Amino acid sequence: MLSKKTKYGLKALTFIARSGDDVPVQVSVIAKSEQIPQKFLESILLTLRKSGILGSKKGKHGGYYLRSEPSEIKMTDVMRVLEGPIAMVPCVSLNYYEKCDDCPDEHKCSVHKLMIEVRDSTLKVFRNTTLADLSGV
Amino acid sequence: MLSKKTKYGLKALTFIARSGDDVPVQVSVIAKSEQIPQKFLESILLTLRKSGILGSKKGKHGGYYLRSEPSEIKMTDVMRVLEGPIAMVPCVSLNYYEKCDDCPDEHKCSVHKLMIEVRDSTLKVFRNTTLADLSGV
DNA sequence: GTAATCCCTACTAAATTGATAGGATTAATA
DNA sequence: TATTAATCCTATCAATTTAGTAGGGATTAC
Repeated sequence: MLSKKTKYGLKALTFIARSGDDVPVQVSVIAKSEQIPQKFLESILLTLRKSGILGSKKGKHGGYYLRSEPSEIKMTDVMRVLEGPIAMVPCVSLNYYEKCDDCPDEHKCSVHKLMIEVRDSTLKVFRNTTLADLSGV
Repeated sequence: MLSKKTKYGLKALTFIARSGDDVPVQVSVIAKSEQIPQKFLESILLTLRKSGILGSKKGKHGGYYLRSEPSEIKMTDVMRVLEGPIAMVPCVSLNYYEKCDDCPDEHKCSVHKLMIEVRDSTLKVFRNTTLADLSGV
């Protein structure tokens, strides 16, 4: 299941992308428009800022803005920040590889083979999708 | 993340498929060979039996067996039983559809569009993979 | 200086996961 | 028929994750 965190994060990014890049967008505006608990959304946007996808401006008339063009923001990056590894098991993760405790030889593991296929097909989608595709911008 | 339940279930099915179809395979044998807690595995195989994928024989010399040929057992079915819906959000689920509370129009929802693509690409993998592919039988 | 805004830490309730415990039921066989 | 070996079933539990909430600190525009 997709976490609420990811869902909210994607909706917020879409909202920001659609707002144009001239002024920062405030958390309160996004929260109200997208029906997201404001404090929760705050923490999500903070994560996106720390990862470099969003920038922020503090104080009055502050808010969040995209650090790149929507067409440059790939879903692979966004999903890894919000949802974590794209692979369903650590032993097939490109960025967070970990060996299974119970698996003596992962090349013989039936789960491993299947999960590599799932990972590759999901990656293909995320690599070919940018925020521009989501937001229609 | 793939749950342990699903991982163990897939390994157990593979084990049974590789054992041939002449005699039922006991939980204890699978548990020992695949390093799975036996009581946990019991409950998993019970689920697979109730869903119709496995059959069982009680009493001495009892155990579990496949109800169909490995090549007839599709990953779509297995994954739905073990892991639940294949879609990452209920609003794009084919078998367990549910509308989002927060989404006024899901055709305009950016998350919706992305998750449909992910669902379709994952489905494609599961539809084209059978237990025969996993087990090499 | 005041109001608006992001920033940060800590806490919490509910749900899910990954088991474990204990026994009831069923079937083979000595 | 008694024993043994298996599945079947229900209940419980600890740890983790999720989805928030609370409260205030820091910064900036006006």
